[in-house]
Order: sequence, then structure tokens, then C-alpha cells
Amino acid sequence: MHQMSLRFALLDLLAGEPMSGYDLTKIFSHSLANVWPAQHSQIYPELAKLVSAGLISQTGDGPRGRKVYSITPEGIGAIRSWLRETTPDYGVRAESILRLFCLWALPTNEALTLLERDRAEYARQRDELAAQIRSLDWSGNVSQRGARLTIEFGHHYYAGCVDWIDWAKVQIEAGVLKPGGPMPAPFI
Amino acid sequence: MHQMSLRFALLDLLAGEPMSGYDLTKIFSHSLANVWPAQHSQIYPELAKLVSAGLISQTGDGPRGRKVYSITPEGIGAIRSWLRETTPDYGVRAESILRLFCLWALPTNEALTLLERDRAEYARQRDELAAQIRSLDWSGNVSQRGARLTIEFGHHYYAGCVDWIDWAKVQIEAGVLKPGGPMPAPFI
DNA sequence: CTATACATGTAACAAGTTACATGATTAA
DNA sequence: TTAATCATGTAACTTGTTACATGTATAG
Repeated sequence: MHQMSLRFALLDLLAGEPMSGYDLTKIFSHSLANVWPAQHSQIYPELAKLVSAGLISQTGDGPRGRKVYSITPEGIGAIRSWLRETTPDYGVRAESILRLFCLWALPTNEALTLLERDRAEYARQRDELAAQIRSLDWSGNVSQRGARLTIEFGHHYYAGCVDWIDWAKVQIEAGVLKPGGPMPAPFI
Repeated sequence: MHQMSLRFALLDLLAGEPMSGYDLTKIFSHSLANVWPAQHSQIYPELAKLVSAGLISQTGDGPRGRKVYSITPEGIGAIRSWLRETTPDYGVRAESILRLFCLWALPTNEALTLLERDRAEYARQRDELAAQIRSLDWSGNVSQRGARLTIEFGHHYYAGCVDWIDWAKVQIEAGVLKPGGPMPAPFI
């Protein structure tokens, strides 16, 4: 029953600063995308539920029907209870890694081409996050510092993926995924 | 439209060796759990769909209604098409990291206690996977070698999480999550 | 005989994705 | 005037989780 992650991500962002569903969607497409992606079609209904539950309230508006929400004291309490009373799911879900599991089904040269593509993508993400860490303004409120920790995690994750792909390439070049090939060498 | 990951994970396992839904569920609870968790309630219906689609077929049975499935040539073709014609989702989904995003909402000493708990869990997972890598028999078929790559990734991931938590603890002890506190130091 | 592991399924619900649908404001 | 961006929502569908439901074989 340890779900509702989206709910608490939204509460947390609104605790940092009142904003609209549109603003929240943008944040989910950069900093938070690294640990918990979400689209606007999921965010808007969840905001409506949070209002019903009294955890946030609409405290402003703007052009084009813009609605600005703020967290309520009950909302802050909800974040604290969540952290204190529930245990996280420590698992990861990574489709790009799952795919490597199937790589034996392709000829070696094709498998290596796919690994190159993956490596390029991981490196791109890593560099983009590094640039974000350098360029964004981190002097703001404490929840922005929390976001910094998350982005730093994403950076670390993608950097690790690049290293890992480099290792996997060496293994596959050595013939690990061929019948009778050598056993994989330990990583690290 | 890059879903169906469970489907291809099952196909891949059955390509390595014919087995039952029960066997598949066990594998999902250890090696594959690190990149794509799944329960038996999701696996059994998916197996039925794969039979309908002609990608696997039942090729044996056993005590207690056991059904053994094997992949068909069409199934092998489906794996290859998936790898060749679709692009992976390179994102990660990690609830335990998302939580750190909210950690500012707790007093520093409580936040640090939660980080200790997380660190212990990551270390446990890391050590368990290291033990698996040492103890399992890796001399088998090529899809088992693929599994090895995946487990090795999980090991690397959890080892990275431990390092990262150690960094985050130092940051939080330094007061990063307090108003007016220092900016986070770069990680790595 | 009794607990454990084996073995398969369904139902109800929650979460997440993609596509549909609409319209206002701003900058070139 | 026209393209881009801002802005909010709903609908249909897929995926994933938890709980329910049942029964067999084996080991102590």
C-alpha cells in the first residue's frame, strides 16, 4: 500500500512554492523526471483530488484560466506522516536495462550497435543534468535544495549507466553471449 | 508505445529454457526483480495472451496442474523485432529517491534516521546480489548470461545508492535542508 | 496429520499513458 | 495573421498491485 507517490511529489512541490498544474507539469518534465515521470493528464486530476482532501487549496488565478494552488497545514502533515509511517519501495524499474537481458537474441555486431545507441543516450542525460546542476539557481527555498539532491541522483545514475554499458560492451565483444563463450568478468 | 516489457521479459526467459508460470514468477522475484518486478497475478494472464498470439506454446505438464511453456519461432522473431524496431524508455522510476525530495519536511535528526534505514536496505540488496553473482551457476545457456548482465546492473545500482546516501547524509548534516543553510556540494 | 511449498487462476482497484478536445495570450 | 506557448481538462486503454480463491504433493 506504499503508492500515492505522485500525490506526495505534488504536495512537496507546492510546499516549496504555490503554483499551477502547468508549472508542476514542467517540473515533472525536468528535475523530477529522473525519479518519477508524470504527464499533465495525470497531474490535473490528482490536483482536484488533493483539493477535495483538503491537502491543497486554490489561492490564485491568472490568464487563460490559470489556477494557482498552495499547500495547506494538513498537506504538510500528510507529507510528514507519509515519510514517518510508510516504508519505501526500494526497487527500480528500468526498461532500457531489461532490454539488455534479451540481447543474446541478436547477432553480436547488431547487439553492440544497440549498446552504442544506449550509451550515447545515457551520456546525453548525464551531461544535461550536469549542466542543470551548474546553471540553475540553487539559492532558493529548502525544497529546491531537495530537488538538487534528486537531480544529483539522476546525474549519478546516468553516469553509472554509461560505465556499466562500457563494461557490458567489453563482455559482449569477448563473446559472453555466445554459446560456449567465456563467463562474464565481475563488474567493479 | 514502448510498453509490453513484461511480455518480452517472459519470452526471453522461455527462450532460455521451457518452464512454467510458477518458475517464471520465482525468477521475477530474484534476478529480474532488479529491473522489472512482476507478480504471478500479472504473469499468468500474460502467458495466456502469449499462447493466443502464437508466441509461446504449452509443451509439457506436471504435478498439480503444472503447465510448461516453450517459445515458438514466432516468439523469437518478436523479441528481435522489439529490439530492432522500438526505442527504449531510458527513464528510471525510484520511489525511495523521490522520498528524499521531501526530506526537508522533517527535523534534521529524523531525516538522518530515515537515511540510515535507506542506506542499510541498499547495502543489503547490494550484498545479496554480490552473493548471487558468486554463488549461482553461470555456465549455462546464453540467456543466463544475459541475466548475469542484469544482476550485475542491480549490484552496481545499489552500490551507487549507498554511495549516494553517504553523500546526502553529509549534505544534510551540513544543514543544506535548512533555510539559509549552505548549498549542496557537487557529488563526484 | 499438518505445515510448507507447489501450482494456477480471477476480481477489484490504482496508477500511468496516449489520444482527444478546447481555448486564450503573446511574440514575430 | 499565424505560430508558439500557455493553460486546463476528459476518455479510452494498458499496466501493475492487492486480495481473493482453490487445490495438490511432499516432507516431517
